[in-house]
Amino acid sequence: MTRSTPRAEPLSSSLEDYLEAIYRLTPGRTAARGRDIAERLRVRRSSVTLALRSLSARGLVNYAPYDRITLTAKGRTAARDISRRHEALRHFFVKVLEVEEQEAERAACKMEHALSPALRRRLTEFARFMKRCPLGVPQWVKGRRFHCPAPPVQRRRTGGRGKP
Amino acid sequence: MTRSTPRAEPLSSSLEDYLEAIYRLTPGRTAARGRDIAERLRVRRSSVTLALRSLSARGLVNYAPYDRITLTAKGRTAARDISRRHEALRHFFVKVLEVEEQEAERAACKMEHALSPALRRRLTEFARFMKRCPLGVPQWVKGRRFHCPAPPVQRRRTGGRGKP
DNA sequence: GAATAATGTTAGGCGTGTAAAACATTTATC
DNA sequence: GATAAATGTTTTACACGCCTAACATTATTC
Repeated sequence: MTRSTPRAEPLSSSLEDYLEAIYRLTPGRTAARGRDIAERLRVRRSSVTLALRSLSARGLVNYAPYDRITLTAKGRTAARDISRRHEALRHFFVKVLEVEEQEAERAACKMEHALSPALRRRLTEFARFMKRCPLGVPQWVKGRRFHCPAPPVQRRRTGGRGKP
Repeated sequence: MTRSTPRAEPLSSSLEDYLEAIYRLTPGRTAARGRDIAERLRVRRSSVTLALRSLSARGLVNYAPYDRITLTAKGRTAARDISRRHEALRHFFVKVLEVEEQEAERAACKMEHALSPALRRRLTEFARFMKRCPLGVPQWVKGRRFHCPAPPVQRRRTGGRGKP
């Protein structure tokens, strides 16, 4: 019966992985099964138990032995954030950098833990920009090389940072 | 005098950090001091000793107790690669995403270990593209937002993944 | 060259994250 | 509902990476 205030320390990469796994395994609101978490993370069931205890102590999952596993509100929020970091990276790798799906996934998995809010925001904004902006962009692509056929439009109004 | 065949397993993130630190501390060819490695990695000197043993066992550094620390040819190659991964990320974060220098450094430090050769290449090529390409690019920037003055060209040829 | 400071090493310990194996509980299945 | 299968848990152990504290060696300084 772990009472006391939840530990506030930042999550380890490992625990973030567990949290994310639970999140992804419960699209609606149903409970996750330890078995599936283990499989997803390629880890033993016993390891899952330990991790769940730790996450529970932090107030991120509702967990009691042999009971159903769900995310708390706090846990869900945290998990969503982690998941977004993951997606931001994966998306960027696939859509902008155009690397293989699998490779992107693998890298995103490992890098997501280091993606700060600022970086994530920028990355996402940037990917969106790349998608929308119809000219600077698609020159990059198609196979290995890219070219920039852009005409010498050059200077448009420099928005404010005057440098005469 | 560590003989035996070097261990071939992939380096841990931690060992990569040590290797990189040594690399950066020896611009020319002089030996690195454990003291400095420790300081750089914010780690105790004793930890450095352990790491050096491990790196030595892998044939990446020339090391014997109380002796000078240098990289082997193999170690230098590996270190250069790691360093490049680091730089590729940092550069991208700073020059393209335009996040704060310090933040970029911090993220690069952690992410570098997961950057595959393919990804690194793409990232570098892309950053170069962004730098050169005079139009698609600089719209993104100047503070927080970006805009894409491009005309509504919209749909370009959908390259293959048709989804009617 | 002795005394002192700086640097490097060893020994022992801790926290984290994992696994293996034995056990407990729950869920299927008949 | 008894039995078997699946799932979850505990215990014990191990690898890794770091630390502290004590010790060893090397470098400095006078």
